[in-house]
Amino acid sequence: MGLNLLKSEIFRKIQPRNIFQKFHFSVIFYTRAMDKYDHKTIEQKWQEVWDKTNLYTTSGKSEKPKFYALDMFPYISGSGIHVGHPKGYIATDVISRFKMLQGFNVLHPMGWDAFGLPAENYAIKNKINPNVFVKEHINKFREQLKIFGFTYDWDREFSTTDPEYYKWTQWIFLKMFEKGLAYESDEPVNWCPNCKTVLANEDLENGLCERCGAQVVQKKMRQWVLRMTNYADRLLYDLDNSDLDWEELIKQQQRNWIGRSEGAQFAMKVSDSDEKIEVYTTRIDTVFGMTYAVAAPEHKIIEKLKDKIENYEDVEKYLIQAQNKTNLERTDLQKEKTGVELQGIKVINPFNNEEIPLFVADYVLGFYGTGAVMAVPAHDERDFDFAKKYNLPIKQSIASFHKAEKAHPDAFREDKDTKDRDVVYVILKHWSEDKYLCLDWKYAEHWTSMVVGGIEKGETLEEAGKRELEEETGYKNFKFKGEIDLSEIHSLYFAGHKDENRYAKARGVYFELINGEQNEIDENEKKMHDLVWVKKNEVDNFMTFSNWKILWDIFIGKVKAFVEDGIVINSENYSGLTSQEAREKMTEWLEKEKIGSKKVNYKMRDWVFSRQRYWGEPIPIVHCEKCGAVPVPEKDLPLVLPQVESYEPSGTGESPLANISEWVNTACPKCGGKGRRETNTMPQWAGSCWYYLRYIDPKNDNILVDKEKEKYWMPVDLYVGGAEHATRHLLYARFWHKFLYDIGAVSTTEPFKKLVHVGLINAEDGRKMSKRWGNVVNPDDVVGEFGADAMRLYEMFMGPFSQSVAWSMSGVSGIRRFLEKVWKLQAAVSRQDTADSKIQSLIHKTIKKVTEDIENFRFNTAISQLMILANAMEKEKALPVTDYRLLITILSPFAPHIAEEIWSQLGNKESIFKEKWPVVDEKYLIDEEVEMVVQINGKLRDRIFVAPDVTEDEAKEMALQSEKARSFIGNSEIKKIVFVSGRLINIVI
RNA sequence: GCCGCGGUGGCGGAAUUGGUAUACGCGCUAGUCUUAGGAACUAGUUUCUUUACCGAAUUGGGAGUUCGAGUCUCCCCCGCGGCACCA
Repeated sequence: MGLNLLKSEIFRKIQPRNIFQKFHFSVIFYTRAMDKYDHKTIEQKWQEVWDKTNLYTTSGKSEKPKFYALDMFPYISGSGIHVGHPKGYIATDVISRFKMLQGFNVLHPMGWDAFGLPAENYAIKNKINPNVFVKEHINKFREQLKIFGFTYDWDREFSTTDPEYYKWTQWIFLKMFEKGLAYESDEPVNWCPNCKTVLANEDLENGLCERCGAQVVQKKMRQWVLRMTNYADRLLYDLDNSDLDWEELIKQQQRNWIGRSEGAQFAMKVSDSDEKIEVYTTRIDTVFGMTYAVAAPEHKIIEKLKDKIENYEDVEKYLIQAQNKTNLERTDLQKEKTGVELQGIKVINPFNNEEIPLFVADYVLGFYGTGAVMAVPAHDERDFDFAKKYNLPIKQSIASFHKAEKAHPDAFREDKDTKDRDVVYVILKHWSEDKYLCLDWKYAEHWTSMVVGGIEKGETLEEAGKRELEEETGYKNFKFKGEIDLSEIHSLYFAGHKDENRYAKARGVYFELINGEQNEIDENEKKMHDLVWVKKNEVDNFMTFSNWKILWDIFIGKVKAFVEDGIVINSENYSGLTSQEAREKMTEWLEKEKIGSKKVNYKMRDWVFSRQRYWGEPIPIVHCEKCGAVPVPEKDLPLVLPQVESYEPSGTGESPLANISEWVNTACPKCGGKGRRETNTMPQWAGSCWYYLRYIDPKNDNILVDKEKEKYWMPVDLYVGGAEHATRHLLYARFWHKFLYDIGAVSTTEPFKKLVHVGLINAEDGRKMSKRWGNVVNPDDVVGEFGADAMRLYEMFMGPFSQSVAWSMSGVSGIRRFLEKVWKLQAAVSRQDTADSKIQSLIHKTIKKVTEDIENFRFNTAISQLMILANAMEKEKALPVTDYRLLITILSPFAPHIAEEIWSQLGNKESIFKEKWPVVDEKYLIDEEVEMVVQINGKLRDRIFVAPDVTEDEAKEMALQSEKARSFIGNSEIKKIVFVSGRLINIVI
């Protein structure tokens, strides 16, 4: 390599500058003068040719293996597009072309998601029919996509607003209704007063409407709900167990959203009453630490116990207050917890029959679990805060546990007996400074603690602490400040002087020194440790034992409640068990006593599926006084959205459809009597739940997708889109798909095999591209100036695909230079035999890398490798046509227009995309000579050139002969030589 | 607070299993051609020392494992994204 470079440098010096022109006369076999690279003409020409020859029309089933590449289809919202939007589409296009070249039957469709609030709001604002608006914007959008020369099969295009399409959206809804998965509910829901409609949980952002940012209020309304929670377990389980090639980022977001938790649910009796209150907890092991219970303001028990509550007026006042709070106010973590005790009411902890007070407090949520909790301030931070505020007892029932492991000088020894011991931990404050007394133990390095000692028989904690202080420190005048709350800490270690293991149950006490008066310390104590006064904020770093760290954190208030697992204490016969063991035993007991049971809960709730707006799929249900909710018969689908005078939402909670009496009033499909159509419509997300299935069979009027075709094409092999859809579209679509699987409509349990999220493109100033900042870059302009190929290539080159990056116009011009270079290489093409080519090896390495990189979405490094190859080819005096063909072929998925043009200029009659993707010839990957690094003690000292299969001994000899290496070795003795074949040789001296 | 991802030149970023850190591109510097250059081409470009060679340092900070660490382990700092009183 090094030698080649040198040669070409010399060569360059003796050649005239216009080297290419020289070769034009001598070697090149194309007689006509080379044209300038004119992207406009080329791109337009080939887009027309591809169109006319139906190059990208997907054939049906074939013998070829299939590949289904899918983009998240654009949402027609009315806001313009910028250079960030096509990025994902470019990637799927690169992959599609790559797969075509590899001989796959590729399905790469495009369509439009056009129902929903933004489109409707935009239409209202601009006073046009949403349908007219949608058609206009689809046309505009399609045009903007077409300039990129994508491989979309436009024959399969559709919009979710086409009645032929939403017929099947309605059909799926009816199937769900039939199976009991779509139901009417009257629970309070999120109401956006600005959008004048109900919203699903997924549509909220910090309690605000995700669309308009308005404060959402809770409103009790009849609405349609889909029983998504029935699928919660499968939606969670299949994330990890169905071969999904999804990024962890998205999986994690779905896991969080589903929010599965496992715990126990049990009933607590209300004293002197037949009433019970059910509570749910994941920490049943802490149940002996319960000192009160809490019900959410919505909880029914409050109404039931009304007569018994002595302070009902106060309670009622609190309930009204809580009701008036917005979601945001209620869930604001900063705010102080509030609540009211239900005086006159006691509930009974079934584990110890203790009577405890019951509170109503809005830090407990009505919709989760049972809407009531057992409160354990010692082991739950929220309960701790509440207990502190209302002066409720804090009872420790879990002790932190620490076992001295191997690295510890007192490591626990399996072969020795273990004895229990009560121990006191003493925190001692300096008499005048904000310092605390620590011990630096001498028997091992970096072992530090505070004063510690055993409690003798009959001693109180205070006495033991005082005695230990006197013995170990010599100080005389202490003030006892009390036992530290939640300070019981257990540890297991080996006590060398007694040759036995100790199970120490320690409790912490706090003393202050009154003055520095001190006796001489015992010699033995002196030998064991030094006394060190440490500043308060340095104690944490100074201390090395984890059990002491815990005590200190509790002491300074850094740790409020101890929320981790540990050893159960103060819990009758459960004491001594680990948290895990106790959870099992206690749950068993609950089940045995028929008081409660194991219980799984989810954060995810059922999907509120109706909207009080015009622009959505009508819900195909007729309400009949006699028959109730009756489905519209399948044969009457689609139930078409009627024309209305005004699209404005009424705001009364009814959709504008309610005003069209000729549409609303209809015969009941069941009894023929008087019926009223459902006037709510489906949410924006309905249409996108299954659109990927329709592309497979877009014109079928008999079934949503033909079963044979579905079996051939599904699942989607590659799905590319924004990460913002992680917990909505992607969750809803998985839910619907599983339902369709259950009713036999599809053959796979998951729709999307591989999912990749596209990183955002920010403006050059680093901010988001937005009209507001005036920094939007329009793709039309970039394509106009640099060409579609340059823009495609640039967006793939910017950085890792899923990462967000800032746009750079000079970056595009760099890519443009690269394309010019590839273009100009035509002039150097010769008939010379490929076998002579010096860059064969580089060509095959490039094929290998580009192939692997495309597969793995590493487009940036694939392009960089193409640049390396083009740079090398440029330096060659003549370029064999076969080599050039290979370069153009592997470039073609990224820059299809220029590749196709060069391809045809090379004399090919067929499209380059009918070619075969080149296969790597392994024999070219082996270099004749490799560079090996000579290291001395791991530092690079010299490089030697050797045959790739050089033996260790040969390499050693060469390395030792290296003058540079010798100068570093000198007279030193060689201790060891490490040899890594073909890479390096490391001489250790 | 919890979970996830990340921190490498002036900038975007490379570096399959630990094995030549800074590939490729941008920008910058100098030069060639030119009436001109926001064109093209040539050379250079991590930092420090140096005319240059040689050398030294360097992947957010600190420790550790190893012949060898951007990569592995532990602790800490910073940035981004998601969730957030879910018991």
